[in-house]
Amino acid sequence: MKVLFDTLAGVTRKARSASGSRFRSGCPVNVSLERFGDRWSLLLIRDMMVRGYRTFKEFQESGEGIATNILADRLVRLQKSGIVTAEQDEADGRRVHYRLTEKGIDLAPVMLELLIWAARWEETAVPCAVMTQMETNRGWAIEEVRRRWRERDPEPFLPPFKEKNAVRKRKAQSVGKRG
Amino acid sequence: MKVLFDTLAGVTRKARSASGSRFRSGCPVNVSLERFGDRWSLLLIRDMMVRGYRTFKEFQESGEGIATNILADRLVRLQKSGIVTAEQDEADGRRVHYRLTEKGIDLAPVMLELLIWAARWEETAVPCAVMTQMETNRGWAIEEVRRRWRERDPEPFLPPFKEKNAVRKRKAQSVGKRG
DNA sequence: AAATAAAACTTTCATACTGCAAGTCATTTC
DNA sequence: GAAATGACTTGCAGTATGAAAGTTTTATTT
Repeated sequence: MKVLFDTLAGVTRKARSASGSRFRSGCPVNVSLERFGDRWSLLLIRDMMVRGYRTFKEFQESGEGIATNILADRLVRLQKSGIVTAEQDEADGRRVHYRLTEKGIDLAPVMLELLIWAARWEETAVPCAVMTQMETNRGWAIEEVRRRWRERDPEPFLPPFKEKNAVRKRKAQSVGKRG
Repeated sequence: MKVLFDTLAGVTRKARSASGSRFRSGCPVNVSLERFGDRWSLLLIRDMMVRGYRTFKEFQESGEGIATNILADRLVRLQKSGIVTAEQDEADGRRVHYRLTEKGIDLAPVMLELLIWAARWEETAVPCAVMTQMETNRGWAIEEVRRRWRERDPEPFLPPFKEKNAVRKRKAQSVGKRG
């Protein structure tokens, strides 16, 4: 089995309007990019997926400094894409809880591979120990993330990586439980 | 082992200038996004990774319709990030061959998970058979892509998915080169 | 050798998107 | 009832994008 192929050439711009599709092309990579191919969407997904963030405020203060208008816009888009849901807090009517849908939590493998790639090739703030853990145990990591989501366990899976070269930083506390 | 944690709060904007880093934060997801978190970069990587495209022209006609100025800009950025290299064709001095570096080909797992996710949750042009193949055999898919890269085998691994629901579409003609 | 063509960019310019600051509005707390 | 909080909107300046046309360098054709 050499190539899963069927020679095609594509004037996709034309196909786009012809097919009535809102997408530039039906390539899955392209569709994904049209969903969250910008500088912010995946960060929000990360916040929800591994940090346990839920509210507008938390996203806003999440570290990279997203503007509130952009944040609001992205949250709407992600909802329209079915990746995120929003529901009002019962206790405090001001609060809105944003949460990943199953479609959203299913991005965990993508997120993990992204994490592994960047940790390997870029100067990131991820400690080596964490990476070894992740890389040798992908299945476990994903299942942990899934479990937290399923059980609505708000406990973060990973901390906000604050600075570069965290490896050299000395941590007062170990890699155990509870921050 | 519940959380790989160490409570940090982050005013990353500050950390950004303080550390002199060009990144908004050292989080690997963020770093990845700063590398190719736009609507085009990953498509180029896809073209090189699974379609065997090499030249400016090929990218340009790749389907989604990138503008030439944007294309040129992204190629430069990807080179600066060490994800892509450029070299002149020996036979034809006009041609420039763009190729993934090892850092670039290492994005194969990310690409694969993206493919799987989109095929599962979005209406894409990927035939079911292909997806089954990929999903049940991730390792094989990645190794195939790697092999082609290593051996400079120009044969595409996947075709350009032209339209949605390609499974049902019937193709009138196969297309060689030369529009 | 001159003319034509091809490939890879650049430039121009109108439009769209982003980012910052400030403001609105519905709760909630004091 | 006043101040505070959380979740957005609005206004506007600056940046990025897209379409089309132009430039440069290197083949190819005549």
